[in-house]
Amino acid sequence: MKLPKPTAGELEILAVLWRIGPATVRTVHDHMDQSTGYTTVLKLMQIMTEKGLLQRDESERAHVYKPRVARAQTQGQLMKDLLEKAFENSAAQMVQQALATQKASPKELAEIRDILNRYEKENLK
Amino acid sequence: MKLPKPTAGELEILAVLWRIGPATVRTVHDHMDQSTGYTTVLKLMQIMTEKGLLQRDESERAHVYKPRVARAQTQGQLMKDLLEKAFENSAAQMVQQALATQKASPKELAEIRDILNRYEKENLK
DNA sequence: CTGCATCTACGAAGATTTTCGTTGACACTA
DNA sequence: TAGTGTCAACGAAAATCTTCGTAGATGCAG
Repeated sequence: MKLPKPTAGELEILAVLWRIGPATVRTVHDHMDQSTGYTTVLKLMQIMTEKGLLQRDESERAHVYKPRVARAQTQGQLMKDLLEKAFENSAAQMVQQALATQKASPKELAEIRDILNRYEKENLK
Repeated sequence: MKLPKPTAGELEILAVLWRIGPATVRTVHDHMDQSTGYTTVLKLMQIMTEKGLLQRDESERAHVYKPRVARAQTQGQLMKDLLEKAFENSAAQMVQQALATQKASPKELAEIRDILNRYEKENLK
């Protein structure tokens, strides 16, 4: 059984939950752009629960939600999608765009090199 | 003036045009998943023209469309979006996911290292 | 106990995206 | 010229996503 790709609004909520951990609708709403109404967030989170994206603990009056999908898994899903649809599956092209888009610090560059090295070792062993 | 972010369907069409160059609706349709009807593609391309994503040459009976947005520019736009919404702007994290998602060949790894080097040189000069 | 605040539930409206049936224009062929 | 096939245009339906008003339940302060 495969989980659906989160929509833009849903992703925003997931991002909050990944960052701050399990939380009530109120808390999530407080951590979001205040242009989104409370009931809108509530409704979205209810729908996400139906879809299986979130899990709800109803033992308290204010229900506590948490993601049912690991962050990395969702990232992978979105990456795969974008890679296919816009980059013809070229990881190199994508990295180039990523760097052009988001300035990387020397520290981050080193980190990326590290990732490359580890990846290479992993795949040639 | 800023162009809108292409939707999933629109991106599919853009991908074809980027790949094969200017083309008629018929040709684009032939290059796509045949589950999408001809008139659907036509309508989408008309809408995209209104939005400014495509440019139309009507001098022939079968209109010829071409992208009005460079591929790299759109890639950048989508990357930025994803980087923000799902990766907290961490390029390193994104590269990691990209590699985990799309197996890279040694050749591609070398290419990525190259990109890193060039980027570093560019940003420290 | 009453009033106020906070929460979920529900449903519907609005917006956007995707789909496609139908029509009329045009071009080629027999 | 009549018939056949291809095309753009249009409009509307269907599907999906987003927004929010309202109602009812619960808890708390006075």
